[in-house]
Amino acid sequence: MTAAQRREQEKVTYDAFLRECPSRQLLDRLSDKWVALVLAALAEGGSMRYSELARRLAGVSQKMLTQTLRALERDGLVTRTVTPTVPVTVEYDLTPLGASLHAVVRHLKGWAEAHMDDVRTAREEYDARSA
Amino acid sequence: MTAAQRREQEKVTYDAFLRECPSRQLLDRLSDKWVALVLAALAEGGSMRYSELARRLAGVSQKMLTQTLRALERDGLVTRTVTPTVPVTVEYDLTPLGASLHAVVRHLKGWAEAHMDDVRTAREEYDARSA
DNA sequence: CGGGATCCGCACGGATACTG
DNA sequence: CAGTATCCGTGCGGATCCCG
Repeated sequence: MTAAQRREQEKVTYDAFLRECPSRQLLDRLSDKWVALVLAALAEGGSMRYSELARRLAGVSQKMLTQTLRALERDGLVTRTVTPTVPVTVEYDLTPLGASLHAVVRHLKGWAEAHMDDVRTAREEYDARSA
Repeated sequence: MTAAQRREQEKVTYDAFLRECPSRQLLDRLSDKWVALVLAALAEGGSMRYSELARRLAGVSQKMLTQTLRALERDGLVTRTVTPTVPVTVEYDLTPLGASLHAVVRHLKGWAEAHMDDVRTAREEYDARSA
């Protein structure tokens, strides 16, 4: 039992370590389905309004869009500017930090476009072999 | 109703587009909680056995570890070598493709280590403001 | 040792309705 | 227009048991 308990403790410690790990946190952010899309939309289109984003990312629920934007704003990656017209106008834009993150994401995109064909053929071979 | 139906259709089309998108697929892979960790472990430690990986990534369930390894093998990112000793020995290693992906992931890690402090302080400010 | 199969909880995301 | 609040289904991942 003592061995099992030690294992348990190690897992907890490792989990804590992972929560602290900056890379892990970044990965968790990016894995949010819409983060990369929002980043790309804002990087390409400049500052955009809520409804523009909603239209651009067809398929996103407003709940997810809001949630994503709040998270990005909280992380200092986008700015949210409210103009008190009637009705209200809200503009979203990338911060320099957000723009730099987008640059990194574009590296990912680059790898994807360069190598995903290899991955695809690997998959087909694998599936054919196991069939 | 026709407008709503058109919206629906647009969403379906966009969803299909996203499924085809190489970057999206890559992001989906990386977002799997353990993929990056396995990549890092193999890149650092060279070829490793199943139980070595399990020990190194304390906290992973064997189901997830197996699932992750299968997915990576299917994508041609790692090799799985079975040596029919008694009991069986299974070695996992990175393919060149897997190694190149790991290089990209390390860029992410670089960004994370360089900027996550900014993110952290941004969060604290945000939380303080909303409190 | 290196898994496969199964059951199960719960958290994440979608749909809907309402508001300033 | 730009959200907030609420309900709800399901799918991901953990735990457990078993096998070659």
